[in-house]
Order: sequence, then C-alpha cells, then structure tokens
Amino acid sequence: MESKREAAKSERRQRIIVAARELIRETGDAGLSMRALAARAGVSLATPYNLFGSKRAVLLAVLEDIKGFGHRFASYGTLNPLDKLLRAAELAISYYEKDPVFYRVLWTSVLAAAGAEERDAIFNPKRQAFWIRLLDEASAAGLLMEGIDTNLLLRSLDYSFRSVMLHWVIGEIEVENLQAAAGLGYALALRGAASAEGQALLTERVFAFQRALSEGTAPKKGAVAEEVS
Amino acid sequence: MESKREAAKSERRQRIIVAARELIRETGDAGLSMRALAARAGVSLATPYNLFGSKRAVLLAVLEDIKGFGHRFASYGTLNPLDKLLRAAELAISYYEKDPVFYRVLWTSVLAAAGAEERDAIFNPKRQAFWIRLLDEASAAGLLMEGIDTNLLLRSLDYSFRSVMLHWVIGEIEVENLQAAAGLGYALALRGAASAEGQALLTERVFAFQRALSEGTAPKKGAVAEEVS
DNA sequence: TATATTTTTATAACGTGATATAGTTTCCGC
DNA sequence: GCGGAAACTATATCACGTTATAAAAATATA
Repeated sequence: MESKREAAKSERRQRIIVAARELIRETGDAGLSMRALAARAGVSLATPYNLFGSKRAVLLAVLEDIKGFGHRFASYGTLNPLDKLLRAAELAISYYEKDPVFYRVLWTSVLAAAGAEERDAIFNPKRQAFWIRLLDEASAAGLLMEGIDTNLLLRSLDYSFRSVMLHWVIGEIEVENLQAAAGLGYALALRGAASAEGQALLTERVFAFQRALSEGTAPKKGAVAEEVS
Repeated sequence: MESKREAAKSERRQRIIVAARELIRETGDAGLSMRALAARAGVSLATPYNLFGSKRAVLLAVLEDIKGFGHRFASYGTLNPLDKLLRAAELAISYYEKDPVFYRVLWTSVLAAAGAEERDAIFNPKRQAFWIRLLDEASAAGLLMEGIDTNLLLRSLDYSFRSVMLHWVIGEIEVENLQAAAGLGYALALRGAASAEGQALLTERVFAFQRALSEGTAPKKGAVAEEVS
C-alpha cells in the first residue's frame, strides 16, 4: 500500500512527534526549540520543516496524535441534550486538567495566530458534527428558542471555549477553575438561546458554576473588562 | 511638577509610541521591528526596552495612547441598562472597524501570551468600573436574575469579547461581521443571565445579530467546534 | 545493474526579540 | 559649579524560527 519512501517519511514524522511530546514533558515550554527537537528526533534541522512546515504545525500534529475522539460519548443516552452538552464540555476540559503543563504548551503555540489550514486541523468537521448533533437534538426537544441557528450558537459556544483556554494559557485562569469558567460560559450562552423549558434546566447550572467560581481560588484582583474605545 | 529628567523620559516615550504608530500605518505588521522602531524614534535599540520593557509593552502603550475613555457615554441616559451595554460594546467595536489593519497588528501582539502587568494595562480598573456599573444598573432594574454575580458575568462577557477579537485577528471573522459576532456573544450571555423581564428586551437582539451574521459574508466552511479530547 | 528522482543532511545565513557591557551624556542636589 | 547618580548610546551577543544551498543518501525506474 505504502511505498517504502512514504513509509520512511511517516516513520520520521512519527519520531518527530514523539520527540516533541517527550521534550515538552521533560523541559516544558522552554526546552522545545526546533534545534533541540531535531536533535532529539535524530533528524536534521531542516527535516521537520520539510515534513510539517513550521513549528506550530508540528505541535498541531502532536495535538492530533494525542487525542482519540467520538467513542466516549455513547453512554450519555438518558441525559437531556443540554446536560449532554455540558457533560461533553466537562469531559473535554478534564483532559486538560490531567496534564496542564503539557496542554498549556500546546495551546500556547496553537492559539497564537494560526493559519486557516492549521485551525481546521483542530476544529475539524468531525468534531463540528458531534456538537451540532447535540445542539440539534436540544432544538428538536424544544429546549432552544424557535429559530435559533445552531451553527451560529455553536460558534458562540466555541468562541467562549477557546477564550477560556486562551486565558488559562496566559495565566488568568487557574486550572482548578477551568471547569467552572468554561461551564459558566456555556451555561450562560445556552440559557441565552434556550426556550422557557430549556432555561428551567439551565438556571440551576448557571448558579452552580457561579458558586464554584466564587468558592474556588480567590478571584484575581486584575480587572477583566474590555476596553471601550 | 515633573523633573526635567522625567519630562525627557516622557518625551522619549511619546516619540517611541508615535514612531510605532506610524510604522504600523506605513508598513503594516511586517515593518515593525524593534530596530526599525528605535531608528524611527531616533533612539537606541536599548531605550524602548528601558522605557517599556518589551515590544508587546510598547504596543500596549500605543493602544493606551490612542483611546480616550469614559466621556463618550454620557448621552445614553434614557436607554435601559441592557441596551446601554450593547450600545457601549457596539461603540467599542466601531473603532476597530474604522482602522482594521492598524488594530489588528496591535491586538496580534497584545493577545499573544501576555504577562499580568501588561494585561492590567488594557483591562484596567477604570474600564472595569464602567462596565460593572452598567451591569449593576441592569441588576438593580430587575433585568438580571436574582443572585447573578455581576463580576463573574462581566468576566464571561469579557472572555467572549476578547475571543471575538482573537478570531478576527487570526482571520476567522471578517471585519464586517465583528459587530454581529461580538453582539451575539454579548446578547446570548446577557440573556442567559437575564430575568424574564430582561429576556424580553434581549430576545429580539439575539435574533437581530443572528440575522446579521447569516446575511453577512458567507459563513466560512471551516468548522468551529472545539475538540473534545 | 545503471540512471534518474526524491529526500535528507550538514551547514551557513538572515532577521527577530531580548540582554549585557562599557562609555557618554544629562540632570539633580549640594 | 561640581560630584555623583541616572539615563541613554553604541555595540556585541544570544537563542530562536526559518530559509537557502550544496552534497550525500535512499529509493524508484529502466
């Protein structure tokens, strides 16, 4: 199936990905230079550029390599769609909580101005479909307002999620508050799009996340209002 | 009041800020190196580092320098607090729309992993106070749910806003859609925190922003769902 | 096996943000 | 005015991401 040439290429690619993963684990952000990476992978400095194109692309490949997707959500069957949504988000974040140093390095590079191709590598159609399905389910169950565009709602949820990741990366959110911060964003936006029935399910969640954030690590002193002009 | 030494320092600082502004305007992102900046400001390479600390800090200072604040909102008197909020956000964004190239360069540097001190330079207490006042006003008018923590709500709104800016910077949002994207995020989160009365005011806004986004430039093909694992 | 093609290697180079050092100018307090 | 501190200048340097170049190695094709 695969020519010997392509096989060797894949093998090199994999070696680079593994080396990157190990380097991040061992040295954190600082130790991950392209020169160190090439040396660790037993490869010339030019090779990662040939095979991936840039440092960011390498890290994206690491992110891709790490995650399995989609087969973990089969068992949410009996929950209502909105709870499924929040549960899925919770699960997503739990991965970051388990290995914060590692994921923070990855997200740092990934969030920094990325090109379209690279973004699509993370936020791909498969994942899009998963979330849209949940939102459509909620809509069909009458939990969202009539006329809500689930694609646009998803986009808003997504912005909120990535923003929380960004602020975690830059140190404005503690890892203990990741769940609650992301959850509050989700719950607020969902409740904002919800029908009366949906809101009944979400109101309690809003306050629960709010409590979690208040009781968590003391809120930072620094203001968080965006500027106005 | 000001010693001659400090005056000269301020003058140099200002010269650097102006030089940065001009360089961005003339050459865009690319031409703005510290060496070019120093040369343009008639100053040594070391001086911007002495006076500001880093390149990002210089750009933050440019952002600071550019905007006046607070005296533009006196005339919103008769609007209800929620409309005031949305109006203020609208005004904020209008500045970016007027000079997108310029502001994009600034935000690119600002959003990239910033330190706490630098963040506080943008999101300072004065602005925080402005927004909190609006939210508290809304709360006092019974437009928000009983028990909503306006500080946490503001933080959520803020995350949403910055996320929209981030996605504009990386090219995922067109400038024509900035208003609607930010507005939808605000309207959803606010409606999610609103009382029945407040929701009555916001439901229409949600759909208005939704329409604007649908009718604007064709939605990008790229997915926007966050990954889950 | 011999030739052609692709890919990697080794190495140098460029421009970047940032820091360090030594010398020079500027200004404040006395 | 003069001594000393503070700031800036000039310059060298560092590590970084990235690109370019030529040579060597690996593989495909005949």
